[in-house]
Amino acid sequence: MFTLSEENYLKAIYHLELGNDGGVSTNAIAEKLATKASSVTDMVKKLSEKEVVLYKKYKGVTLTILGKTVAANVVRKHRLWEVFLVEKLNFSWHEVHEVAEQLEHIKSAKLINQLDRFLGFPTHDPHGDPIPDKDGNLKIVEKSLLSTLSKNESGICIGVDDSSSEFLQFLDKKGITLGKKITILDKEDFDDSLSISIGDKKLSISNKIASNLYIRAHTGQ
Amino acid sequence: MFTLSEENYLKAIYHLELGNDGGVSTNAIAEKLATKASSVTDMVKKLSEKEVVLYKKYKGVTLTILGKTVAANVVRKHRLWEVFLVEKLNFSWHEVHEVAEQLEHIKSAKLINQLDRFLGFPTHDPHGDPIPDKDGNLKIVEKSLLSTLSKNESGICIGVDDSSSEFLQFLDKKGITLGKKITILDKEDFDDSLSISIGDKKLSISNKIASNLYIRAHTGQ
DNA sequence: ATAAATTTTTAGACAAGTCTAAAAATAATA
DNA sequence: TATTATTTTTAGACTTGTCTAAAAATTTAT
Repeated sequence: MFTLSEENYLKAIYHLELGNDGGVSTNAIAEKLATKASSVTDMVKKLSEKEVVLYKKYKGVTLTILGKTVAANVVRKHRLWEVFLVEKLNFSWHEVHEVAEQLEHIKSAKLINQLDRFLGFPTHDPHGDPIPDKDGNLKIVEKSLLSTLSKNESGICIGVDDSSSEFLQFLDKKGITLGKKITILDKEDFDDSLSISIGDKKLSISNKIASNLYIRAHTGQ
Repeated sequence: MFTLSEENYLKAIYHLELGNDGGVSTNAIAEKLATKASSVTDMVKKLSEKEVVLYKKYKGVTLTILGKTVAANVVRKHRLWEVFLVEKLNFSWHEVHEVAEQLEHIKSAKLINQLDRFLGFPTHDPHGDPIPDKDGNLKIVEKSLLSTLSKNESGICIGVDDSSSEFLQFLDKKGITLGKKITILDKEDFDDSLSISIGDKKLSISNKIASNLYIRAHTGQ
């Protein structure tokens, strides 16, 4: 069994490994968890003894198979709870993270299995991130940034890159939500801003926004 | 804000105060929390400084108004989560406690308010215990032990006294659940066992069982 | 390739919460 | 009311997870 703190370290390493393949540095973990490098070293030694990470002094850490499974399970719980909060309790995008950070540590296999069933076995959380299955595997969906589409192309909004509270609130305000079809009406050359249609509305968004929105290819009409 | 441990102490004192009115003893708290008297003394001093309990050396403790509010709120969360687990996730009586012990410590006012609404503002948990409202007040329902009813009297099953896992599983097996109407068909003098009807079934139960089941007066037909 | 900058680790300290063992206070009993 | 017995508190120690400051290793740059 793992403590709350151990689970948070495993989760951080898990997320960092998805970005950079290869070992994860002490400093990177420290920054992600808003703690000090010395604390990371201490914890990493403990995790190494528990055989959830591989660790060589000064060489960074890697999750073992066991470690990856534990971490993916925490992520699974986090994202399932986010779905619950949004779909059943009317939370909005930007409100779920803080609460899910707590709920992800509740220990009960039955709880999470039943929650999964209750929610209809969702595959993605409200931010569009995939929910690992019971074995920790992710279903990969081909996705592109909205900014890479050309004029008259369209796709379904499936997630965000920057999931900061400000950005999510901005999207809420503009009516940009998951599952909506977005079509590029026009691209301005001088600042790369876009005219798009979403639902029955038309609006103009900056390139910065378009570079933070993930789109899945739109099949069928 | 209170730590998990502080919340557990406050909850224990809250439950103990409902039984014995007057101060709660150090040993009673230690027994309830399966810890040592010396640990209780330490914690009680801290709670006293935080002004949630009144404490005089060797004289036991009492919750302050603030302490009672905090404790009742933890109990409220515990019982709302129990309702959720039973009604939405198909847990049975005896499985909910352990998980609710964890969920009761999640901190989010919005979460618990929305959960309350989602569940339809329940007034009692699956064991028949009342759920404190937002201000920590309990709705008191007149209740009697099944063993105190006379022949041909009837009432609605609203709770248990002994909520041990074994007892709850026994009730499940016999089909005795909350909200069911129970009528006393006969009482045996020599061992005080009862013949009862519940739903459309008839069964015989010992006095020990009847002394652990709470009944509310049955109004209407 | 050697010096400087950065990263990582070690060493020692601290707070929270717990424990054991012994001392102090209270309660029970003869 | 003395004298046990019980309860409660104190004192000191331990664990987990964290921190600061300094030392060691690694990387970067000259």
